[in-house]
Amino acid sequence: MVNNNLTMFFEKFLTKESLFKDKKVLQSTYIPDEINHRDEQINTIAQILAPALRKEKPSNLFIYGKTGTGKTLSIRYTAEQMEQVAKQQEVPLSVFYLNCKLKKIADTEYRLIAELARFFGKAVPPTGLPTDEVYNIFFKALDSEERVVLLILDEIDQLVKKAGDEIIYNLTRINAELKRSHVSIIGISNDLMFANNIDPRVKSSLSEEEIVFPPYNALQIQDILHKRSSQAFKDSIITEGVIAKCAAYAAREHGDARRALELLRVAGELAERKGDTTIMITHIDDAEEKIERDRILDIVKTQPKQFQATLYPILMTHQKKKGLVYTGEIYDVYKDLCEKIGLRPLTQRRISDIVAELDMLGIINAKVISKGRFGRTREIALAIPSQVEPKIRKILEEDLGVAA
DNA sequence: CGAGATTCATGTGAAGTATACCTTTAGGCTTAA
DNA sequence: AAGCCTAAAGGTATACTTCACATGAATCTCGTA
Repeated sequence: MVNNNLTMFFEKFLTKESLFKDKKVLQSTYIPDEINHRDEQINTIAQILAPALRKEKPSNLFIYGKTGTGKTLSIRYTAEQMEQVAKQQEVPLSVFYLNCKLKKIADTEYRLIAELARFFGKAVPPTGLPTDEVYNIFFKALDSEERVVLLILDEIDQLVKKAGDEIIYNLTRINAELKRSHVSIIGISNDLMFANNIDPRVKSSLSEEEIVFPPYNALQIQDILHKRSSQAFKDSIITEGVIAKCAAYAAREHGDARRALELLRVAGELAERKGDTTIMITHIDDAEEKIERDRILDIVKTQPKQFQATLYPILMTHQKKKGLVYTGEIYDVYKDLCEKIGLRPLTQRRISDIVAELDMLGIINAKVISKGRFGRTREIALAIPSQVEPKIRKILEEDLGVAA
């Protein structure tokens, strides 16, 4: 019977007409044929990078701008165009794009270089080799033939924060050792203050050129949304005011276009799932909520056990106390929890670091404060909307095996 | 009453340890001539 | 004799621990007005 129902469901699903014409247009990895409102920046990038096509080394480039201002898009677009030309003209040009935020891929020097080496076709083990050795492998692979390499490091601030700025210094210097190839580094950062916190030498070598991406204004976002939505959705699916609402949401977040597009996509999916034939403003509201919820749930779900075991006490204590929580209390609860579920408890020192990392992930807000006579601690607050809390709690309890 | 000194609870840095994984090397076994 | 496999040796990165010192404002102390 269940089977029968399912078959019916799938059949109906297939006959039902999709709202989307081409969903991938709204996905964040999509690179449109034409980029609006970024002509100036793209031209500048192109001018800076163009020497690569003459087998000369382009200047290192540093790009600033808040999230969703088109940094990644513009650089990828430009790089793609260059690759095409390079292919036609038979210029040896390699573009390597890496997002440093991806944990476990590029959050230490070793892992970054290993990843680079892999890009050039060398197998590098996840651990065990000396870092120097990995550098060598990378060098050799790089210098095995003449070419120009554009190394795009997205969210480079994350990398530096975790692994120090020496990596970049080393990278900027490898040109000196290469005989046949040239490497240009293109760093992208969301953090406008980033440059102030790094070694001046590193800074000067990295940002031979600098470009700042200003946020989109509301009109530009609307324009972008119009263009993309007309490609993504079938005609007359979107009701009046939806685009404006999306743009408004995005503008509230300093003109984050990526967010606006995601909002539109999720709204479409929600509408489709409900069986509605148009996208209405209410769908946008739902989408807003769903995106935030999914983001947090995803982070929580993918955390290592110990991180979850640290988060759980924070959640519980926070609920019970209705307010700010301090490290000491968390650690006590954490130790009890470990005993209950048979997990080897970590030291307070480590927990302190884990709390700091959870803060970086944005699921909690932790601030170091001094309570005078009563010592010094972190003041921890949850950065989770209260509707989501029960779900998080459930996930944690399941993953940790807490008997409720 | 106010300037220092004190104090607490934990932050934070450095160095050490355990674990997991890598490469190299040496020995033992098999295979082919 | 050459080739191949396995186990041990020697080395590294990473996550974590241990040790020791740093922090910074509420509170205390004590000299002074």
